[in-house]
Amino acid sequence: MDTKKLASALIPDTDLLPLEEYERMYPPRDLKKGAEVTRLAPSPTGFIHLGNLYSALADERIAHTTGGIFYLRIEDTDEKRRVEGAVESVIRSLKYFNVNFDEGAEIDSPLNSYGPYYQRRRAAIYRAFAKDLIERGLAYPCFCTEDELNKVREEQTANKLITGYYGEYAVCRNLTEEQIYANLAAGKPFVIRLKSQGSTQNKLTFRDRIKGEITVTENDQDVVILKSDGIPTYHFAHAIDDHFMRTTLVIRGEEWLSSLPVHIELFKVLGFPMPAYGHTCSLMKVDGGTKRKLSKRKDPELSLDYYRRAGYYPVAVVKYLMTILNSNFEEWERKNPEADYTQFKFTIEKMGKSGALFDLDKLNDISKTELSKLSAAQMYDFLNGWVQEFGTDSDRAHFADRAYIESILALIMGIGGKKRRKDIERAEQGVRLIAYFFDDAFAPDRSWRFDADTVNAVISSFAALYDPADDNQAWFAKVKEVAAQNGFAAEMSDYKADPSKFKGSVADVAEILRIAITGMPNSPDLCTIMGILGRDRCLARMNAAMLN
RNA sequence: GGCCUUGUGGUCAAGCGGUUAAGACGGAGCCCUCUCAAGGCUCAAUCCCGGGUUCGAUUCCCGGCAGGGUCACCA
Repeated sequence: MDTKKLASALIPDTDLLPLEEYERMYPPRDLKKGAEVTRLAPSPTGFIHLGNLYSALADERIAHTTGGIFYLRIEDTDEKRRVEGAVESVIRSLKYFNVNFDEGAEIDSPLNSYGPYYQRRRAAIYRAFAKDLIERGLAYPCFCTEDELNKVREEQTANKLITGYYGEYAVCRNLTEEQIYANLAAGKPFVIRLKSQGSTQNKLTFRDRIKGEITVTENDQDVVILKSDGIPTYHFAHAIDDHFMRTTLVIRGEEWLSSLPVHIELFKVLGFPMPAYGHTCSLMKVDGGTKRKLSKRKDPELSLDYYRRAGYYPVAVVKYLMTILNSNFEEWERKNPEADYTQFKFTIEKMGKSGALFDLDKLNDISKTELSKLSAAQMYDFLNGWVQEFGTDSDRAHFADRAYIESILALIMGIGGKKRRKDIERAEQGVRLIAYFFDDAFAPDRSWRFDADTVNAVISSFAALYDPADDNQAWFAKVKEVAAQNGFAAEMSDYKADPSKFKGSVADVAEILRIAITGMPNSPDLCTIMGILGRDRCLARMNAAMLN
């Protein structure tokens, strides 16, 4: 068969360059030894989730700790999946979590000399190489229809055979020249398939940077490399792009492991050296007693938007991910509490091999801790950012008074004390937490543990003594005085010695006052809260509490 | 089902031939204390099972079992 003629018939494009030309256009990158070039290559659905962030973080850290490049390539070979504005959305979402690209699609960078970074715009490169493969007899046209393919697959399944287009099932592999040209003349649509040279009898061991040594079975499937619309499949585009964009390390989900044999063969027939690979394990969750991969349809917590909306501190999400990415990260952080996470020596070899369960408790803990390190001003900015985007009108009105909010924050966070408090876990919860500082949001839940007479007596005794000018000590002395006046123990030790002699202790008196002022039995230092609220509101709340 | 892959406390996990089998989150308790939070201390809790190899296996080998992934003109 005249494959050269066939190639021209199949791919008559006139804009294809000689193959060596592409090598010249995209020369090896001039980077220092050990520098890794990594990439994130999403399809433009606009939905990037925790799993994407997880691997993007690994890509970004590795590139930037080795002095390499992290770029963004858009895999838009499937027209059906395209969503408007998706690329900007990917960039924006990742930027929120401090993951930034050095080059690539929609990235304004002088480094952008390996583009275009949209696969659809790279059609000529793929087609040039597909044409070459056809000329070399390593690829051929296939006219099988979807129905025919499905029928074969059903047969194979019924006979417990391996499904797919291979060996005797690769019927178009043996088409005669006449048949091919007849089909072409009839205008039948066709795809280009790789004429696989492999055999499943052959096994080889492959070294994955994360998984270690894995055994792979040689590919024998005549996979589609060019779809009927002339656009490549993922496999073909991957081999060509990662070669010409000079990727040194491909980090991708472990769901790709099973198509690794195809990629190995593709790199081989194309004559490209293979990049290193690291297949990451996926984030799991427990569902109905068993583990399963986090799913974008079932699990809202997979969406990055979920974390923004709930007001998680972005650095906390990143650090949580770092703890599962490199399990020695936590230890390092404890030793270097002041250091930025980017100073951590991230290594791909430390990455876990098995799927980690997503642990919300852990995230919450990290988030609380991160947030507790902020200054009142920083906390205001963070909370306010959330309020402006997701808060209610009332929240926005409250946050208009920066000084007032910051004074509350200083108390809630324990700023100035020996140890910071960790009350604020995320913005949404933090904003709700301080609601009682605003009269319009004050919704007391007055569950008294004493009868009305006692409550009223305690409150009125305190109201009579209350002086806003008192410092903490003077204030507490008065609480003790109120306790003594009303049959409560002023000293805890007295109460503990013989509880039967008292109605309760100072702690109970403080609780009554606390409920009156904050509407809750628990809060940070009451004296300070009263100071922030001011005399008038304190008196009003005490009065209101007595009414019922 | 075939192929690939994983298996240390509830979770994330160190350890990889001899250890009292780290640590963190979560849980329980104690202390501190006007409550809560924070903090300090303490406790409970683990090597999937069965065979080997070995003086000795959580660590090595084999076989089970269980989990996960994948079998498209989607990526």
